Amino acid sequence: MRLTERKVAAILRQHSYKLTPQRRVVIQAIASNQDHLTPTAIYERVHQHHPSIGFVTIYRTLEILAQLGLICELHAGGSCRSYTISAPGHHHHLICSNCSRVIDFTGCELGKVEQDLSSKTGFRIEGHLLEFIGLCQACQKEAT
Amino acid sequence: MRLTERKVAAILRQHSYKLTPQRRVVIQAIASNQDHLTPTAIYERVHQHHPSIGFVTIYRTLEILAQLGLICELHAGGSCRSYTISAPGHHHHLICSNCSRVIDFTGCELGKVEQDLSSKTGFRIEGHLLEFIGLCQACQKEAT
DNA sequence: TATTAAATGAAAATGTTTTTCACTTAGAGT
DNA sequence: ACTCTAAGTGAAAAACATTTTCATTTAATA
Repeated sequence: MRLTERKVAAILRQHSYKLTPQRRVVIQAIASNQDHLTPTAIYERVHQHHPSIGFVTIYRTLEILAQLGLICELHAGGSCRSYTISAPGHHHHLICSNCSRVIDFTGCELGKVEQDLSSKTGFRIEGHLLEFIGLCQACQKEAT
Repeated sequence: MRLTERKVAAILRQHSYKLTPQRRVVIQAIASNQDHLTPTAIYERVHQHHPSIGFVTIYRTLEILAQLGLICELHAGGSCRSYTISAPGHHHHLICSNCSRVIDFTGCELGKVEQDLSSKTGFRIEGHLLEFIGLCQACQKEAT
Protein backbone atom coordinates (compact mmCIF):
# COMPACT_ATOMS: atom_id res chain seq x y z
CA MET A 1 0.00 0.00 0.00
CA ARG A 2 1.37 3.33 -1.02
CA LEU A 3 0.22 6.10 1.20
CA THR A 4 -1.71 8.19 -1.25
CA GLU A 5 -3.08 11.41 0.04
CA ARG A 6 -6.55 10.11 -0.59
CA LYS A 7 -6.00 7.19 1.74
CA VAL A 8 -4.44 9.27 4.45
CA ALA A 9 -7.36 11.63 4.29
CA ALA A 10 -9.81 8.76 4.49
CA ILE A 11 -8.12 7.24 7.50
CA LEU A 12 -7.95 10.54 9.28
CA ARG A 13 -11.57 11.25 8.58
CA GLN A 14 -12.61 7.82 9.78
CA HIS A 15 -11.35 8.86 13.17
CA SER A 16 -12.77 12.35 12.84
CA TYR A 17 -9.44 14.01 12.43
CA LYS A 18 -9.00 16.63 9.78
CA LEU A 19 -6.47 16.63 7.00
CA THR A 20 -4.91 20.02 7.47
CA PRO A 21 -2.13 21.45 5.35
CA GLN A 22 0.18 21.10 8.34
CA ARG A 23 -0.50 17.41 8.61
CA ARG A 24 -0.01 17.00 4.92
CA VAL A 25 3.41 18.58 5.18
CA VAL A 26 4.47 16.46 8.13
CA ILE A 27 3.45 13.25 6.41
CA GLN A 28 5.24 14.38 3.28
CA ALA A 29 8.41 15.05 5.23
CA ILE A 30 8.42 11.62 6.77
CA ALA A 31 7.30 9.76 3.67
CA SER A 32 9.88 11.34 1.43
CA ASN A 33 12.64 10.00 3.59
CA GLN A 34 14.40 6.66 3.70
CA ASP A 35 15.51 7.22 7.25
CA HIS A 36 13.88 7.66 10.55
CA LEU A 37 13.50 11.19 11.79
CA THR A 38 13.30 12.64 15.27
CA PRO A 39 10.65 15.23 16.07
CA THR A 40 13.34 17.89 15.89
CA ALA A 41 14.56 16.70 12.51
CA ILE A 42 11.01 16.71 11.21
CA TYR A 43 10.47 20.17 12.60
CA GLU A 44 13.57 21.43 10.84
CA ARG A 45 12.59 20.01 7.48
CA VAL A 46 9.07 21.26 7.76
CA HIS A 47 10.01 24.62 9.14
CA GLN A 48 12.27 25.40 6.20
CA HIS A 49 9.43 25.61 3.77
CA HIS A 50 6.68 26.41 6.24
CA PRO A 51 8.13 28.67 8.89
CA SER A 52 4.83 29.16 10.59
CA ILE A 53 4.51 25.52 11.62
CA GLY A 54 5.82 25.13 15.14
CA PHE A 55 6.92 22.32 17.40
CA VAL A 56 3.56 21.89 19.01
CA THR A 57 1.93 20.97 15.77
CA ILE A 58 4.72 18.54 14.94
CA TYR A 59 4.34 16.73 18.25
CA ARG A 60 0.58 16.62 18.05
CA THR A 61 0.64 15.38 14.51
CA LEU A 62 3.21 12.70 15.24
CA GLU A 63 1.15 11.41 18.09
CA ILE A 64 -1.96 11.08 15.99
CA LEU A 65 -0.25 9.58 12.99
CA ALA A 66 1.53 7.03 15.13
CA GLN A 67 -1.67 6.11 16.86
CA LEU A 68 -3.39 5.56 13.53
CA GLY A 69 -0.49 3.43 12.34
CA LEU A 70 0.40 5.74 9.48
CA ILE A 71 3.86 6.24 10.87
CA CYS A 72 5.89 4.00 13.06
CA GLU A 73 8.14 4.63 16.00
CA LEU A 74 11.71 3.33 16.06
CA HIS A 75 13.93 2.71 19.03
CA ALA A 76 17.26 1.54 17.75
CA GLY A 77 20.27 3.74 17.72
CA GLY A 78 20.11 5.91 20.78
CA SER A 79 17.32 8.20 19.78
CA CYS A 80 14.22 6.69 21.22
CA ARG A 81 11.62 8.66 19.49
CA SER A 82 12.06 8.71 15.80
CA TYR A 83 9.58 7.92 13.13
CA THR A 84 9.42 6.37 9.74
CA ILE A 85 6.61 5.84 7.31
CA SER A 86 4.71 2.72 8.18
CA ALA A 87 4.18 -0.41 6.17
CA PRO A 88 0.78 -1.90 6.84
CA GLY A 89 0.19 -4.69 9.30
CA HIS A 90 2.77 -6.60 11.27
CA HIS A 91 6.30 -5.64 10.39
CA HIS A 92 9.68 -4.81 11.79
CA HIS A 93 12.70 -2.77 10.91
CA LEU A 94 16.24 -3.29 9.82
CA ILE A 95 18.20 -0.15 10.42
CA CYS A 96 21.59 0.93 9.15
CA SER A 97 23.71 2.04 12.06
CA ASN A 98 25.65 4.39 9.84
CA CYS A 99 23.17 6.12 7.54
CA SER A 100 19.97 5.31 9.45
CA ARG A 101 18.29 3.85 6.41
CA VAL A 102 15.29 1.76 7.34
CA ILE A 103 14.11 -1.41 5.66
CA ASP A 104 10.85 -3.04 6.61
CA PHE A 105 10.46 -6.74 6.83
CA THR A 106 7.78 -9.18 7.82
CA GLY A 107 7.99 -12.75 8.99
CA CYS A 108 9.73 -12.56 12.32
CA GLU A 109 8.57 -16.06 13.25
CA LEU A 110 8.49 -15.41 16.92
CA GLY A 111 5.33 -17.43 17.35
CA LYS A 112 7.13 -20.40 18.81
CA VAL A 113 9.30 -18.30 21.08
CA GLU A 114 6.16 -16.53 22.20
CA GLN A 115 4.37 -19.79 23.00
CA ASP A 116 7.34 -21.17 24.92
CA LEU A 117 7.63 -18.00 26.92
CA SER A 118 3.97 -17.89 27.58
CA SER A 119 3.75 -21.43 28.91
CA LYS A 120 6.93 -21.11 30.94
CA THR A 121 6.04 -17.85 32.58
CA GLY A 122 2.27 -17.72 32.55
CA PHE A 123 2.35 -14.33 30.86
CA ARG A 124 -0.39 -13.49 28.41
CA ILE A 125 1.76 -12.02 25.69
CA GLU A 126 0.40 -8.99 23.93
CA GLY A 127 3.15 -7.93 21.61
CA HIS A 128 6.79 -7.51 20.93
CA LEU A 129 9.38 -5.06 19.81
CA LEU A 130 11.94 -6.31 17.32
CA GLU A 131 14.54 -4.32 15.46
CA PHE A 132 17.74 -5.33 13.75
CA ILE A 133 20.73 -3.09 13.43
CA GLY A 134 23.52 -3.42 10.94
CA LEU A 135 25.44 -1.83 8.13
CA CYS A 136 23.74 -1.49 4.77
CA GLN A 137 25.65 -2.41 1.62
CA ALA A 138 26.47 1.13 0.67
CA CYS A 139 27.90 1.89 4.09
CA GLN A 140 29.91 -1.32 4.09
CA LYS A 141 31.62 -0.27 0.89
CA GLU A 142 32.17 3.22 2.14
CA ALA A 143 33.88 1.81 5.22
CA THR A 144 36.47 -0.04 3.13
CA MET B 1 25.46 -15.13 38.36
CA ARG B 2 24.29 -13.11 41.33
CA LEU B 3 25.76 -9.67 41.41
CA THR B 4 27.70 -9.79 44.62
CA GLU B 5 29.30 -6.59 45.68
CA ARG B 6 32.65 -8.26 45.30
CA LYS B 7 32.01 -8.93 41.64
CA VAL B 8 30.73 -5.47 40.93
CA ALA B 9 33.78 -4.01 42.58
CA ALA B 10 36.05 -6.25 40.53
CA ILE B 11 34.41 -5.35 37.26
CA LEU B 12 34.51 -1.66 38.02
CA ARG B 13 38.13 -1.85 39.02
CA GLN B 14 39.02 -3.77 35.86
CA HIS B 15 37.99 -0.70 33.96
CA SER B 16 39.59 1.63 36.47
CA TYR B 17 36.36 2.88 37.86
CA LYS B 18 36.00 3.21 41.60
CA LEU B 19 33.34 1.63 43.74
CA THR B 20 32.01 4.65 45.55
CA PRO B 21 29.24 4.60 48.15
CA GLN B 22 27.04 6.40 45.65
CA ARG B 23 27.49 3.73 43.05
CA ARG B 24 26.84 1.07 45.62
CA VAL B 25 23.54 2.68 46.47
CA VAL B 26 22.46 3.03 42.87
CA ILE B 27 23.22 -0.60 42.10
CA GLN B 28 21.38 -1.62 45.24
CA ALA B 29 18.35 0.37 44.21
CA ILE B 30 18.19 -1.27 40.82
CA ALA B 31 19.06 -4.75 41.99
CA SER B 32 16.51 -4.80 44.77
CA ASN B 33 13.76 -4.26 42.27
CA GLN B 34 11.82 -6.61 40.05
CA ASP B 35 10.87 -3.80 37.70
CA HIS B 36 12.62 -1.46 35.43
CA LEU B 37 13.27 2.01 36.76
CA THR B 38 13.69 5.33 35.03
CA PRO B 39 16.52 7.61 36.06
CA THR B 40 14.01 9.71 37.93
CA ALA B 41 12.58 6.72 39.78
CA ILE B 42 16.08 5.65 40.72
CA TYR B 43 16.87 9.15 41.86
CA GLU B 44 13.82 9.20 44.08
CA ARG B 45 14.57 5.88 45.74
CA VAL B 46 18.18 6.77 46.28
CA HIS B 47 17.46 10.28 47.39
CA GLN B 48 15.14 9.16 50.16
CA HIS B 49 17.91 7.56 52.12
CA HIS B 50 20.78 9.58 50.74
CA PRO B 51 19.57 13.11 50.16
CA SER B 52 22.96 14.35 49.13
CA ILE B 53 23.10 12.21 46.01
CA GLY B 54 21.90 14.22 43.08
CA PHE B 55 20.71 13.61 39.56
CA VAL B 56 24.08 14.10 38.01
CA THR B 57 25.55 11.19 39.87
CA ILE B 58 22.59 9.01 38.97
CA TYR B 59 22.99 9.71 35.28
CA ARG B 60 26.72 9.24 35.31
CA THR B 61 26.45 6.01 37.23
CA LEU B 62 23.77 4.61 34.98
CA GLU B 63 25.86 5.32 31.94
CA ILE B 64 28.87 3.50 33.31
CA LEU B 65 26.92 0.55 34.66
CA ALA B 66 25.09 0.11 31.38
CA GLN B 67 28.30 0.29 29.44
CA LEU B 68 29.83 -2.40 31.62
CA GLY B 69 26.76 -4.57 31.17
CA LEU B 70 25.89 -4.60 34.85
CA ILE B 71 22.55 -3.06 34.15
CA CYS B 72 20.46 -3.19 31.03
CA GLU B 73 18.34 -0.66 29.22
CA LEU B 74 14.70 -1.34 28.40
CA HIS B 75 12.54 0.30 25.78
CA ALA B 76 9.10 -1.18 26.04
CA GLY B 77 6.23 0.68 27.57
CA GLY B 78 6.64 4.28 26.64
CA SER B 79 9.56 5.18 28.86
CA CYS B 80 12.56 4.70 26.70
CA ARG B 81 15.24 4.89 29.25
CA SER B 82 14.68 2.58 32.10
CA TYR B 83 17.03 0.08 33.59
CA THR B 84 16.95 -3.30 35.16
CA ILE B 85 19.65 -5.45 36.64
CA SER B 86 21.38 -7.42 33.93
CA ALA B 87 21.64 -11.13 33.38
CA PRO B 88 24.96 -12.07 31.86
CA GLY B 89 25.45 -12.59 28.15
CA HIS B 90 22.83 -12.55 25.45
CA HIS B 91 19.33 -12.17 26.80
CA HIS B 92 16.05 -10.40 26.32
CA HIS B 93 13.14 -9.21 28.39
CA LEU B 94 9.55 -10.08 28.94
CA ILE B 95 7.80 -7.16 30.57
CA CYS B 96 4.45 -6.94 32.28
CA SER B 97 2.49 -4.08 30.83
CA ASN B 98 0.65 -3.59 34.08
CA CYS B 99 3.16 -3.94 36.89
CA SER B 100 6.35 -3.53 34.87
CA ARG B 101 7.85 -6.73 36.19
CA VAL B 102 10.74 -7.92 34.09
CA ILE B 103 11.67 -11.50 33.28
CA ASP B 104 14.84 -12.36 31.45
CA PHE B 105 14.99 -15.03 28.86
CA THR B 106 17.54 -16.42 26.47
CA GLY B 107 17.14 -18.34 23.24
CA CYS B 108 15.49 -15.92 20.88
CA GLU B 109 16.48 -18.06 17.87
CA LEU B 110 16.65 -15.18 15.51
CA GLY B 111 19.67 -16.67 13.78
CA LYS B 112 17.70 -17.85 10.80
CA VAL B 113 15.74 -14.65 10.49
CA GLU B 114 19.01 -12.79 10.68
CA GLN B 115 20.58 -14.86 7.91
CA ASP B 116 17.58 -14.46 5.66
CA LEU B 117 17.54 -10.74 6.18
CA SER B 118 21.24 -10.48 5.64
CA SER B 119 21.21 -12.31 2.33
CA LYS B 120 18.10 -10.54 1.08
CA THR B 121 19.24 -7.06 1.92
CA GLY B 122 23.01 -7.23 1.93
CA PHE B 123 23.14 -5.74 5.40
CA ARG B 124 25.89 -6.87 7.72
CA ILE B 125 23.78 -7.37 10.80
CA GLU B 126 25.31 -6.32 14.07
CA GLY B 127 22.61 -6.86 16.63
CA HIS B 128 18.99 -6.71 17.51
CA LEU B 129 16.55 -5.40 20.03
CA LEU B 130 13.85 -7.80 21.18
CA GLU B 131 11.35 -7.33 23.96
CA PHE B 132 8.05 -8.97 24.68
CA ILE B 133 5.17 -7.27 26.42
CA GLY B 134 2.30 -8.95 28.17
CA LEU B 135 0.38 -9.45 31.36
CA CYS B 136 2.01 -11.48 34.11
CA GLN B 137 -0.04 -14.09 35.95
CA ALA B 138 -0.66 -11.95 38.99
CA CYS B 139 -1.93 -9.06 36.91
CA GLN B 140 -4.15 -11.36 34.84
CA LYS B 141 -5.87 -12.52 38.01
CA GLU B 142 -6.16 -9.02 39.32
CA ALA B 143 -7.87 -7.96 36.09
CA THR B 144 -10.61 -10.54 36.54
C1' DT C 1 -22.44 29.76 3.15
C1' DA C 2 -23.04 28.91 8.17
C1' DT C 3 -21.83 26.03 11.88
C1' DT C 4 -18.96 23.76 14.92
C1' DA C 5 -15.80 20.48 16.45
C1' DA C 6 -11.20 20.09 15.68
C1' DA C 7 -6.74 22.17 14.92
C1' DT C 8 -3.42 25.79 15.17
C1' DG C 9 0.53 28.90 16.94
C1' DA C 10 2.69 31.39 20.58
C1' DA C 11 4.18 31.54 25.07
C1' DA C 12 5.02 29.57 29.18
C1' DA C 13 5.50 25.67 32.10
C1' DT C 14 7.43 21.40 32.93
C1' DG C 15 10.65 17.76 32.53
C1' DT C 16 14.97 15.59 31.20
C1' DT C 17 19.80 15.37 30.30
C1' DT C 18 24.42 17.44 29.90
C1' DT C 19 28.13 20.61 30.99
C1' DT C 20 31.08 22.98 33.98
C1' DC C 21 33.92 23.56 37.87
C1' DA C 22 35.70 23.75 42.48
C1' DC C 23 36.06 20.36 45.93
C1' DT C 24 36.40 15.51 47.78
C1' DT C 25 37.72 10.69 47.94
C1' DA C 26 38.86 5.65 46.72
C1' DG C 27 42.43 2.94 45.97
C1' DA C 28 47.36 2.07 44.67
C1' DG C 29 51.81 2.40 46.41
C1' DT C 30 54.68 3.33 50.14
C1' DA D 1 48.33 3.95 58.46
C1' DC D 2 49.79 7.94 55.22
C1' DT D 3 50.33 10.17 50.82
C1' DC D 4 49.27 10.95 46.24
C1' DT D 5 46.52 11.32 42.25
C1' DA D 6 43.28 9.98 39.00
C1' DA D 7 38.64 9.53 39.34
C1' DG D 8 34.33 10.94 41.28
C1' DT D 9 31.17 14.19 43.43
C1' DG D 10 27.41 17.88 44.09
C1' DA D 11 25.49 22.26 42.88
C1' DA D 12 24.19 25.39 39.57
C1' DA D 13 23.39 26.53 35.14
C1' DA D 14 22.81 25.47 30.45
C1' DA D 15 20.85 22.95 26.89
C1' DC D 16 17.44 20.34 25.11
C1' DA D 17 12.82 18.00 24.77
C1' DT D 18 8.04 17.79 25.68
C1' DT D 19 3.47 19.33 27.36
C1' DT D 20 -0.06 22.62 28.73
C1' DT D 21 -2.85 26.52 28.08
C1' DC D 22 -5.65 29.55 25.59
C1' DA D 23 -7.30 32.76 22.24
C1' DT D 24 -7.78 32.41 17.32
C1' DT D 25 -8.45 29.99 12.92
C1' DT D 26 -10.11 26.45 9.77
C1' DA D 27 -11.75 21.88 7.52
C1' DA D 28 -15.56 19.45 6.71
C1' DT D 29 -20.31 18.76 7.16
C1' DA D 30 -25.01 20.03 6.37
